[in-house]
Formats: sequence, C-alpha cells, structure tokens
Amino acid sequence: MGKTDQLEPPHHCQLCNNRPSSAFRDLNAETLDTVSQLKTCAAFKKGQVMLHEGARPQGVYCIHKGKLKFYRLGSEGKEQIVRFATNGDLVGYRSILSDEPIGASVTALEDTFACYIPKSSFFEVIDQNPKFSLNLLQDSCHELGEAGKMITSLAQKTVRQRLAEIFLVLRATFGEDHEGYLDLKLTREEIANMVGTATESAIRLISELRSEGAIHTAGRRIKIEDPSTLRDLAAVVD
Amino acid sequence: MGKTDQLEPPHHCQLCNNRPSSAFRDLNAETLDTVSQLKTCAAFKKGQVMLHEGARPQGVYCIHKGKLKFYRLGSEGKEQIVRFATNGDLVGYRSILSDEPIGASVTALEDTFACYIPKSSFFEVIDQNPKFSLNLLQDSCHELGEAGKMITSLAQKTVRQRLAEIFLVLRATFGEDHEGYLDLKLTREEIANMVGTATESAIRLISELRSEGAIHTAGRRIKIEDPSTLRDLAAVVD
DNA sequence: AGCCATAAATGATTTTTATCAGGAAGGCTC
DNA sequence: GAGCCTTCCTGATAAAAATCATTTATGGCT
Repeated sequence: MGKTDQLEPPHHCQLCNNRPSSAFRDLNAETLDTVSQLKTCAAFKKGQVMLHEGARPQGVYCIHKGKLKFYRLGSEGKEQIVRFATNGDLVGYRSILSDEPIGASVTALEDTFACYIPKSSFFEVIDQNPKFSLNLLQDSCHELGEAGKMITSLAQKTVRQRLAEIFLVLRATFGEDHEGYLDLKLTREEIANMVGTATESAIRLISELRSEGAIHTAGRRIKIEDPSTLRDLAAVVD
Repeated sequence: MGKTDQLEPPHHCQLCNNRPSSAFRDLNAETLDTVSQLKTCAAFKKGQVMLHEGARPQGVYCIHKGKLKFYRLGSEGKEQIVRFATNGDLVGYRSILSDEPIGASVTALEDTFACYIPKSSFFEVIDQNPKFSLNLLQDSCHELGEAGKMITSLAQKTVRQRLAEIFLVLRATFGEDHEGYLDLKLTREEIANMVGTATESAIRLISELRSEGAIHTAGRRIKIEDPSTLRDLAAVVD
C-alpha cells in the first residue's frame, strides 16, 4: 500500500538533476553508486498517502518530482499542515534518525515520483560519508528555524496576517507558473489547515485580499498581485 | 557582554555529570580531552541574555547548570517562547550549523553556568567524531518533532487547552521540587508568552484551573494537583 | 457534455480572546 | 521594614474568529 510499482525508468543518482540541491549534494561517486543500486522507484498519485502519522518507516524517500504536504491530525481530526516537500527533498529521515514514530503524515498534492532508500542503506551512507550526516544536520537545523518562525506567527499574528504571510511563503517555496500563478493548487480547506483557522474564515479573508487587489484568484489558482501589500499586512520581520 | 568571567572552577568534561544525557554522550576520551582544553566557563545571572536573536554566535554553550528560555520577538515586540534549555543541553549550534543568524534569543531564567566552546573547536569535534554529529542530528530531529506538536497545538487548540498542556510539558521537562511544585518559576507574562495569548487571558485561565482544583498556585510557584484533568482538558493525543 | 459530489461562498450568530482600565498584592532595593 | 515598582488580578468592552446553516459554483468523472 502506498508505494506503487515502478512507473518511471530507474536512473542513476549521479545523473539526477535534483542532486545539487538535495542532502546527497556532497556524496562521493562511490557512495552514490551504492545508493543508486539499492534504491527503488515509487510513484504516488495525487491524494495518495506516502507515510502515515505514527508509523515506523523502513526507509526514506527522495522526491524526484512532485509536491507533498506534511500534516498532523489534531484532536478534532483536523489536519494541520506543518510543511511541504518537493523535488530533491528527503522524506522520512527525521523519524528514522530520532527513532520515533512518524510525527506527520505525508500526502502527495500532485502525482509524485520518488526514490525509496531502505533504512539499512540509508545508515550505510551515513557511516560511509560523514559529510552526508552533516548536510542532513544542516538541513534539519534550517527546518528548526523555520518551525520557530511558524510558531511565532501562529501564536502572535491574526489569521489575516498569517494568510498574507502564507501566500508569500508559498511563492518562495514553489514559485510561479508562466502566468504568474502560484505553482501549487490547494483547496481553501488546505489553506485554512496551513494558516490554522476554520475553512470559512480562510475563504472570507481570501475574498477580502482579492477585493483589496493584493491577490487574484481563478478557482484554485492564486496569483500574487501586490507582494508589498502582503508583506506589510503580514508584518514580516525577517 | 553576555559572557561573564569564570565564576566556577573549570572541570574536565570527562567528569561532567551531564555528559551521558548531552550530545557529547558518545565522544571518545581523546576528543573529550580536546574539548575540555578549549572550552571556557561562563556564568549568566538570572535575566541575563546569553544570545541575541539575529546575532552570529562564535561558539556554542553547553549548559552545566541552569535554565534558559529561547524566544523570538514578534512584530509587536512580544516575546514568543519557543523552547527551553537546561543541564546538558547545547545552545547555539543550530545557527552555526545552518550558517544562519540566531533565530531566537536565549535568556537565563535562573543563575546559570555554562561551558563555552568556540566555533572552530566545535567543528573540530564534528570532524574528528562522526558519532557526535549523528547525535546532534538525532537531537535536532527530535526537536523538529516537538516543534511540529507545538505548531499543531497553537493552530488548533484553545488557549485553555494549551495552558493545560503547557503545565504538563513543564513538569515533564523540569520536574517537581520536594513539595511537588514545578521546578521552575515563571511570571504570568512568560506563561502567556509560551501559550501564545495575552497576559490577562493567561491569568484568568490560570485562576480557573486553580478554582477547578487542577492546579495549585503560591505566587509564581505552581503545583499540578490533578494531572489527569489537565490531560483531558488538553486533549493530549500522543 | 452533463452529472454529481465536493468545494466555495455568504449570512447570521455565538464563542473566544484581546484590549483597556483600575486596583491589590507581591517582591526587591535601599 | 518602608517605599516603590512590577506583577497580578478583576471587570467592562470591543474585536476576532468559530460555528451553523444555506446557497452557489466547480471540477472530476463517465
């Protein structure tokens, strides 16, 4: 379940376009070869769950192409989106390294291809290549900083401010398509689940931002019209 | 500034009681020796700032004895406490490793003694001892999990629920003194800054919990009378 | 292309939380 | 230990956000 059969031709990590921006960026050719041989390919359709909160993953996924959301289920069963993953990101390593159950479910926001690296191979790479764990360390320290920002934002900003902020964050993370729309489609509910508010509230505030000219929407496609208004609104400090 | 002169006799890391629970837990004798020789001692009085948000630390602190709060300043200048540190915790390494400015200020909640390890020595240890960076990685992955919990809590729970939760978290982190009071004194404002609410709201809700018999307060000293009521209230999932 | 389920939008209302204001108590300094 | 400043507490009010109820629109599917 979850992992489907190989849909993409498996290719060598050495040739992967994502490598420079991934945790594998500094792996030597030899280790890279080991990984390449031990990995398998996995495809996830839009909406499909990659990892389940509370589970014990037996390996990590390296996202080849796609977009995923990480979310925790609150006491009322409401999703709280805590972060995203896309090309080059490693998924599932946190749980394996801290030896704890997975803290957040991971679901594909669009059709996604990933490479699966079994736990044992993953640890092998860590042992063989100290630079690798250092890169992971770097990445997770960066994530910790982002989490701190999110905490402060949730604790101190109004829903309106957080909403404005989220659009800027999404643009920075996923970029824009050729028409200037955010390169990511989310339902209003998912937006609410990021911002930490009720779906209705999110809808109302999105309409407000739209009528104020800060953003433009076409169904689920969202275009940022006026970034500086959003920045002012969000009271972005850093 | 910040770091004061040596007030404690510098002792060898090998003999440090905190070592088993610190990131140095698996260091070999040789590396430990290097660290010991390069570290200096630092003392911080209650209320003194150890690290300033936005700064570039030139080393890391290993807390020998004391308690500190990590906090970010929101747009309105309001403190948001994001986590704590106590005996055996390493402070400042996140910023050094991700090569970013410090994300949160760190201030002593009580008189604190720490060992200061310069950046260069810190990296030396990392290079010499791969197990060390793996431990750090483990710790930061654990922290990431905690941050995710905090995010969900802030986004989905009411202030009342978060307050109940915080008391349980504080007990788990700092324990109780011989009389059963939390071994940590915080102002109502600091509690509000953890929970992410106005000071007045925190005060009101603390009074409620007290009159409901869930907690007992004596000035800034707080005793948990009825953990299960708090757990129910907080709707703790995991 | 049309149908159906799902999502989005909007209004009315309640609940929660913040803000403002004033007074009481506590803790720290001299 | 007197005095003072900070923190704590309480009440009143305002603002923000959640909830509930319906209508309208949309996008996914056959």
